Amino acid sequence: MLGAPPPRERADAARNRTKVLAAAAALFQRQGVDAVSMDAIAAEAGVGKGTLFRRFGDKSALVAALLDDKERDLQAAILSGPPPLGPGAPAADRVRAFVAAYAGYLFDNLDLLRVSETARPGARYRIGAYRFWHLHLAILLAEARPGADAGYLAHALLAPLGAEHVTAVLGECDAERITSGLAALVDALVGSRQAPP
Amino acid sequence: MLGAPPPRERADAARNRTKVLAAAAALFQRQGVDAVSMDAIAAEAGVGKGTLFRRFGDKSALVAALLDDKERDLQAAILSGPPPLGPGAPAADRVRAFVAAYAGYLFDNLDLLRVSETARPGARYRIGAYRFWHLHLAILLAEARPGADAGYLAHALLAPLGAEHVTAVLGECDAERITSGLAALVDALVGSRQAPP
DNA sequence: CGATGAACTGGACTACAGTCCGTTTATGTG
DNA sequence: CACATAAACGGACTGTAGTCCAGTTCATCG
Repeated sequence: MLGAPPPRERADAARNRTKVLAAAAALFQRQGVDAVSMDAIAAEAGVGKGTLFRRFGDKSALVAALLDDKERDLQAAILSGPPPLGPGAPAADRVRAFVAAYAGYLFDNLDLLRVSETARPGARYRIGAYRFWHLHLAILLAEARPGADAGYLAHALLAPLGAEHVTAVLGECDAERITSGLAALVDALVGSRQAPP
Repeated sequence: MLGAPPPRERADAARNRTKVLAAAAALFQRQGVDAVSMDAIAAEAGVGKGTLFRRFGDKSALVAALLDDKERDLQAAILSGPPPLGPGAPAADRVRAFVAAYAGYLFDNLDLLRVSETARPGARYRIGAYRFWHLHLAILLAEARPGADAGYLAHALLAPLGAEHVTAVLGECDAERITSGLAALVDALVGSRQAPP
């Protein structure tokens, strides 16, 4: 007995969702994420503003929807890809691999991520993806550093992976320097790389 | 020969600045920082909106002005107070002391800091205070961890001290847990506390 | 096929941040 | 004190996020 008999999405709703996402992607590419207003997206998609907001709630959710695919790829690689990102490697190595992979994802989608994380206060911490990254890191850190407060440390390690933070630091350090700085931070937390026994 | 003969602030300007800060402080206390609009502050202070913005630029700067005194106190304690927060203690101890002191300041002024850091994108990283904290940490980390990228690590250590981050994590960890988690992070970076030689 | 109602639609509306510019006023000078 | 002028003033104006709701459309069921 399934609690929720899947309430199918209406055909017109699905059509509009597609139109909106396509319009948003086009406008973002053409004018940059910040320069595009929700009115402009609605106009480009040929739908009313009410439709836009009913479906996506706010700009941060609309942008998150655009990132959905890439995010899923990373999550899939973590859950069932090859080690060390996927299961099978020692926890410390998996933390290192996750931070490096996430940093890559971040640099590739910096503007979209920044908007989705900051369009409204606290947005970053409420979307499902943050919870996923946090849970993943917390489990690994609990294994790599027994006795430490893995739950908090996972939050602390995600803090310098925020798009807003990275955007600001990019004004001063290039991507490579950030990546190796993050690696150094991880090493300090889970111990430097060492040969397996 | 001083380059800038100090252009004194006009008397009406000074009066209005005081009125605005007082009105803002009163409204913030009465209704919470988020619920107060710039229009409301202007009305309460009895000045026009143009005056408000000419003087403070935006909401984030207005809030920063309210924090100015407390911020100066902390900066003074760092520059010339007693060790370990002030000069004289080993660098690692000073990092620990700074993070603990800053966390206290953060918890005491969380709402104001959150608004001043997020009212507009990148605000946190542009205000003078951030540069001060960063420079201070970078110098200490360079001493405590020679060879590491102190400039980047200082940014990374400031990331979990962001008001937005702490606000979100407070939904899950209490202040004490955050403080000790931060201490653990610092210990991982600069080494656990050890007896002086 | 026609009725029914839940879900969806679009655009007018509100509230707020931030800009602009014609008017007023403080201050220094003769 | 009268004047000149740079600075400050204030409120009307603009652009945008997000809300609301009267009307419409889709899917289902007799």
